[in-house]
Formats: sequence, structure tokens, C-alpha cells
Amino acid sequence: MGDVAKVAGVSRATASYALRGDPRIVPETAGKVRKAARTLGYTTNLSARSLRSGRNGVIGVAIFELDKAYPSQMSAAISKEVNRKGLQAIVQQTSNSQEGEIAVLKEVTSQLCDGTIFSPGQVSDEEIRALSDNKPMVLLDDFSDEAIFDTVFTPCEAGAKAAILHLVDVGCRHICVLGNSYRPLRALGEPTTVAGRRLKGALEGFAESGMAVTEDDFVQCDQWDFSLARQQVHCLVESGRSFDGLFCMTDSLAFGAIRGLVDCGLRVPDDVAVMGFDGVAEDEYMTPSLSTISVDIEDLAHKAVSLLLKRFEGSDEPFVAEKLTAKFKLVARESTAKRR
Amino acid sequence: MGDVAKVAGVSRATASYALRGDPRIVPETAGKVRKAARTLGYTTNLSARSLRSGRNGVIGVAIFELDKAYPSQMSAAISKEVNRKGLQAIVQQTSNSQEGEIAVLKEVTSQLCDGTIFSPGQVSDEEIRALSDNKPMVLLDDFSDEAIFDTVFTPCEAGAKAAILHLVDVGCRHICVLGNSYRPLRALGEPTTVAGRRLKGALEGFAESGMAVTEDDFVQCDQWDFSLARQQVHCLVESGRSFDGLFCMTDSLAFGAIRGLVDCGLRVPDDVAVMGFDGVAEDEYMTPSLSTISVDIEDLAHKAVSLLLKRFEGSDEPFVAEKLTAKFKLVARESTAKRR
DNA sequence: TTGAAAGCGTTACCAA
DNA sequence: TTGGTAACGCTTTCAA
Repeated sequence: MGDVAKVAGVSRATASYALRGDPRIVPETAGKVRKAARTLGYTTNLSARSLRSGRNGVIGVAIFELDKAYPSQMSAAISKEVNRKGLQAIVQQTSNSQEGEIAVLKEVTSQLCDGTIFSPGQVSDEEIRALSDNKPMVLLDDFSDEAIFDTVFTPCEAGAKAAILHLVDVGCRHICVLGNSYRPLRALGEPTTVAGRRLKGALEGFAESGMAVTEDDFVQCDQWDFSLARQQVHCLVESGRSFDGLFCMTDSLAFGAIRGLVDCGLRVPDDVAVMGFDGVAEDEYMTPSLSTISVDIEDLAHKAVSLLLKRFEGSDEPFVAEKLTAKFKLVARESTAKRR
Repeated sequence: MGDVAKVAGVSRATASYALRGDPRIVPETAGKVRKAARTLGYTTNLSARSLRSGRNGVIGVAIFELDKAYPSQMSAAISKEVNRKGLQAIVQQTSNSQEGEIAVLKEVTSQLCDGTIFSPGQVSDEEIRALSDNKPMVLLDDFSDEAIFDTVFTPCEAGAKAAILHLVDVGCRHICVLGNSYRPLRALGEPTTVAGRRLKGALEGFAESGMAVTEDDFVQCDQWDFSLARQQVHCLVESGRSFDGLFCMTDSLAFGAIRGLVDCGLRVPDDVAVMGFDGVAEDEYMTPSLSTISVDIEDLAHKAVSLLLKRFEGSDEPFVAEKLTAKFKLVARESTAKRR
């Protein structure tokens, strides 16, 4: 930067101001500095800036798994939204483990980034605060009732409820649910997990439609991935249970489930209608195409980034955590196109 | 760090050495320092370290799209491999645009990272060098013939050839190729793109099996995504072309293509056997499950990370770029299970 | 509106 | 083996 200042014929301080567009520098001077910087191929050293000012224009996105469709598509949407605001995003995977989450926050995100959008799984809000180094943080789907951080939610309850009502609507008489085991609605309270929230929404759907359910209609999946879903569906079918509708708590589960149903010689949707949740790009191209609760990830990204940027501005008012919920759409496709 | 040094009763310099495990510090002193650091909850400031030493233990991964299955699964594999080596990885998407690639390299990766694993698309090797700030860089699938950087390749030619031979092997008599338009093998030389390499491999497969091909058997896809593949297959079928095998240059293309065939009332594999390329996790759960050239992304990740770490060690010998190719396996599934 | 100078938290050289 | 100290490149306060 010293060179740039010299070429432009100003001091280093003036060069610094000019390059960041400080209004105190007259346009003419600023122009000279920018030109000098360009000809010298100068780029600001982010480490130095970060060290001195604590800011570098980089936002961190910490997500559980990068190799699954939904989280990766969400990270991509957030990255794009960050770029749209003229900033850069870096994404990291926590691998769904406590050490992973701690390492990412402590060693990278809170150090190299001005703020973080974080999807927590294994660490408490208090731990997050300790690791955040007092930098702005927006959480994704943190249903704990502490109000320490701004949070954006997936529309778990409303979405799950809509899914059940849709299955009922297309004529299903006996619906199973894949992703969480049963607990009675009145015992559920305000669940603190995504799986709990989706269960609650589903139960509300059953209640509203007047459809009776039993404990056995709900199948727990500790991992929300293809292979376990496939296995669980095999078990469900082999148990002799007869059902004509299946709500899967994520699209991944639905992919595995459909495959499991096909393995057992059942047709989708004629024998069993299947409903997913997420709205990943693959849904439309499956055979059959997958009906789903499509979370508006652009809206989610927009809300998360906006909350974060608002915190950058700082405010004198006492901190009040904001809670926003992303929009969703029910998308009906072949997997629930039942002949009635 | 000053506090840590004070508590441990040593100088800041000694504390710095001790924390990084410098062998000059006696174990006893080092122990005291580490203990002091722990009780004080001290974490090294990466910006400061980076500013002073140019190193911070973070590796950048710059990939074209984060919302597509193959690149996201590859990024995840590289991240895990980096973690396994005790370092952190940050991943960024370039959105397949020149500005994106430049911004990522210039504003983040070359600044915040000790080295980068980069999948280039729109920038030349020389530009990359200029943007890399002389830090180690490993490229992915950069087929340009300059030998400036270490590179890891996808086994494009060998894989594509194997794919064609497999289709022939299961009894296909007329195979189409989706992903690139035709050019005669002898005019092809050493193609500088992934699409070109896969075309070359396919042509070699046709040559070896003695199967004749015409220009119309090859369909260009400028974007390798679901929707275009689906459209192109619609066109192909509507053109009245009769074919019983289809090699798609990526799994994404294959997903769209299968869907397109189903739309047209064709059965996979009975009417048309379909072969993909990549080996994403979803393949196994499709209906029908997708046969594919499965790139060993763990091997790819291992090779890329190893090359990068080797450059960190520095060497007095003149720079010679290393070129490695990842392993692959042909995985035969339902989509090529023809009744013969 | 601009310039001088202090300092952000480390590391690495040199001396002890 | 350890300690003192000068950078690293930038931002920001204060003074001019």
C-alpha cells in the first residue's frame, strides 16, 4: 500500500481511506489512488485488515454435511446471496460432530470471518457464544428456547402438517411417517429438534383430518439418509403393515423409501403415495417425480444474510434475538398422483 | 499471548515457540505454557499469524458449483481428507463464472489460505499463477498442456471407454452419447476439456468394439444439468432415432436422460440401457439404479491433498508439476441390466 | 482534507 | 534454551 500511496502522491493513510471509499477524500484524490492501485495490481491484505480492524468482508457458513443435497443446495444459496451483497462466503462442514462444530467455529469461522451463519447440532447456545468471539452469528433451525442469537427456521410444523393433509387429500387412508418415532401430541410441547417439530406438524395434520394413528405408523431414523430409509421401509413392508401413504421427513429419506418400496414390489403412487420434505433439485427428475414440501431456500438465504448484515451495523438498543421462518410451497408431483 | 506468557512465567517468544511445539523448548516449559493457555482459554489469532508468518493451517477448496451432487460430494471428501491431516478446509463456489473464479482466488483463497485446491473453468493457468500469490495450488482437471501446477485428473478417457465397452457388453447395438457433439477421433488430439476427454474415451470404446457411429449419435449439452438432458433426450427420441444404449457424460445428465426416456414411454434398461459417469451417492437409490463410472473421490481427495502438502514442505529442486489421475470403478446396476 | 504515528497479535531473528 | 525486539500491512486517532 505504501507503493500505491507513493505513486498516487499521497500518504498511506489517505490511500487507505480512498480505497475504501471514505467520503472524506475528495473524488479527484480517490481517483488517483484507485488508478495507482490498479496499475500496481494491488490487493488489500485481508489478514492485516482483519488484524487491525476486525473486519474483512468474509462471511462464514458452517453446515453439517456438504455431501448431502439439501445442505449443499442451501449453502450454495447462502453463498450466492452473500455475493449479491458484495461480500464473500466461505463454507465449512462440521461433519455433524461436536468436535467438528467446535473446530470450525473456534479455529476458522470466528477468526477469519466477520460473522457466521451456523447450523448447530451438537453444541449448546452458550458454547456457541463462547466460541463466537462476540461476532455476529445467525443460527439455522436452533429450536432451543434461549434467545441469544438471531435464528432462521425451516417451516417444520406448517410444512409437515401440509404434507399430511395433502396425502389425505389425494385419498390416502392409512399413512405412515418416516423419520421420527411417535409421541402423543399433548406430550410433545415445543420440541427442540427438527425431527420433533416435523413430528408435531404431522400429528397436527392427522388431528385436523380426523385420521387415527398408532405408534407403529411412525418409524424412527437416526440418520436421515438413503440407505437407512430403504432398510426401514423393507422392515415396514415385511411387518405386514398395510399403508397407502408415506410422509418422509426429508427428501433423502423419501428417495431411499421409494427405492425400498420398489424393492418390495410396491408401486408409487398407486400402492403407496410418497411425500418428501426439503425440495431439492433432484425431486423433479426422479421416477416417479417426488411430491414435497419445498422450502424456499432463496428466502431462507435472504433472511439469514439480512439478519447478519443488520448486526454488522451495530445498534445502541439492547440485543433482542430475531426469529424468522422461511417460506415453503407444497409441490405435488407424480409420487402423490393417486388414481382415486 | 502476553497473558499466557506471564502466567507461565516465560517471555512471549517462548510462549509462541512452545505453543507450536518447537523442539527447542524443553518439555517442562512447554507443558507450563500449554497449561496456562488452556486455563486462560487462549486461541491463536489466525490473522496475526497469517500476517506475520504467511501460514495459518487453512486450505481452500474452490469448486464451480456447490449445489450439484458431484462437486459437493467431492468438496466434502477433500474437506475430510484435509481434516484428517490436522488442517482446516474452507470451500467456496466460483459459480462457474470468470468473475467468480477471480474473486474467490484473489479476495479469499490466496489471502486466507496456505494453499488451494482449485477446479478452474474460465481462467488460464497464467492468470491463476498471478492470482495465487505464489502459494501452493493444486488444480483439478486442468487439461491445458502448461505444466505450471500440480494437477489431479478424473479418469475421463479410461472411464468413458469402459462405459461404452460395458454398454456393448450388455448387448447394445446402437449407442448414443449425451454431453458433447461428435468430432472424429483422429481430429481430436489431446482435448483440453473434460467433455473432450470423455468424448475421446467414448470414441476409443467404439473403435475397440468395432461399432460404427455417426455424427447424429452425439448430443451436445452446454450445461451438464438435469433439465437440459431431459430436453435433449426428448428431441433425440422425437427425431425418430432408434437406439438401445445411452452413455451420459455425468450422472446428472443420466438422471435427466432417464427421466426424459420415461417421459417418452421408453423403459430403462429394456428399451434403452443407460450409463452415467461420476458415481454420486444417489445413483444406487434411483429407479432404476444407475450404472456408472464411479470416480474414487477418496482417492482423488487423497492425491490432491498430498500434492498440496508436499509443496508446503518446500524443496530446493526445480519445480516440476506432478500429474496424477484418480482411480475409478465401473459399477453395473439396473440401468444396464438388459435381458439379452 | 490530509499526514504522522501508534498499534492490532504474532513470529523470527539475533543475542544472551 | 530462552528473551528482547523488530517487523508483517493495515486502520484509525489525533493534529495540522
